[in-house]
Amino acid sequence: MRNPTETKEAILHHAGSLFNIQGYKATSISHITDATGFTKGAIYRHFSNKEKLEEQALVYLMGIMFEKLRIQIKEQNNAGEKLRSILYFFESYVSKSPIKGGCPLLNVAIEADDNSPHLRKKANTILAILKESVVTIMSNGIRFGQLKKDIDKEYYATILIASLEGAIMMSKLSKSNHDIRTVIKHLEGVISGIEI
Amino acid sequence: MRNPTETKEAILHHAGSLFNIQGYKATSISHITDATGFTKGAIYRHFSNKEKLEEQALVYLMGIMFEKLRIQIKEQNNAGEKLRSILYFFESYVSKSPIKGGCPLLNVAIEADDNSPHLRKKANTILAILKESVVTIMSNGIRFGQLKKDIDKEYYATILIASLEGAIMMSKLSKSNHDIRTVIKHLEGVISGIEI
DNA sequence: GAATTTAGATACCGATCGGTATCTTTGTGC
DNA sequence: GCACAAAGATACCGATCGGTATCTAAATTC
Repeated sequence: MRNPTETKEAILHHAGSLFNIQGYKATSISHITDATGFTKGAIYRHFSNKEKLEEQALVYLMGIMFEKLRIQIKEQNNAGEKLRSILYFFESYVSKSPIKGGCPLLNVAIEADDNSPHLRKKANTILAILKESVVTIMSNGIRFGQLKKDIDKEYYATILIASLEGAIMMSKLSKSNHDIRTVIKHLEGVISGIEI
Repeated sequence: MRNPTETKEAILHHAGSLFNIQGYKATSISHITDATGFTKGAIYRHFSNKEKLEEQALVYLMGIMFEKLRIQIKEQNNAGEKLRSILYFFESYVSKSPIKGGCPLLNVAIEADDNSPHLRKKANTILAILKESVVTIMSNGIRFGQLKKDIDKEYYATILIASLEGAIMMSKLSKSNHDIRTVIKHLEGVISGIEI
């Protein structure tokens, strides 16, 4: 019955979900005890304070996100399709998201940019990993003759991520996938423009 | 010495700034009394509760934003330049912003999308106004023969806003204008593509 | 299977939350 | 200049915040 590993996992799962939906500061320890059924004693045994729980929950959320994204990318077998699968992955954040509350990177970035340096630092790392993933797909695409070889990879990675994150904000606000569909249409054109 | 109009203005000014930097839920009434020098009694005389203060502070912030944006747009005398001035206005959010804490629309949208329906509704209106402003510039541009006449205005407005908002998130996170400069470069190309 | 360690529950701490009732002070109308 | 109304200060309310000390119960060790 008693399994500390599963307890910690359950706490991270529920805390991560609440943080992503309500925000980090707006989610109290009591919210997490209500969601998990565990008490404060259990939570503070596994996490030294709320800050540490926030950090680990963010890492947990991004672990799920990157895992799902990695699988979708791997299913495609050329750089253009791999890049397009990223667009559709971000579209899923609006309607049928693997994690409720939208993109955890966008959420934490907005909340942590001016305060919470501990979360801001982690968010920066996550953004760097996401950028690097896109750049790697392009590098491989160039190597295999699927993408034009003189493209500015970092430039296109930035355009892709910025447009998609902004579109998530708009679509979550209007509770409609109309805006993100529009942005995806645009980005499909951008990707086609660098394909051979 | 005692001027209720100025008092209300001062409360909205400081509250708006704090909401935009720290977030709405994360900013307490005590934070606002500290910032303004007024007491709770003064605040609750002018605003019936915190929710109403949040709403009016958001409207106040967006009033400032739209006013500054309107002036910058008006300085230009053709549609292409007017659209480009929007890009540079958003760039200013990162470094020398008129309002500390970044774009109030982006901030409130992320915080309010899943909770705070009262703020979400107002944010939706603000987004609609912003979109409409861009569409109007394009309509006039077409009318005066400055932009191609068969363009999808709503499409380009969405691309512009989404890319810029996402870029603000990225640039505020890294505390560098590198990403938003990249996105602006891209959007300058998009605008050139619809000019005659 | 008794002793020991460890996971989790309980009960509490001072600080702060949003909000209000009441009092004092300031400006205004006559 | 006096009465009155409005602006703002003070002092308080119950609820909740993050955090901790302590206790019980379950698993592990020998």
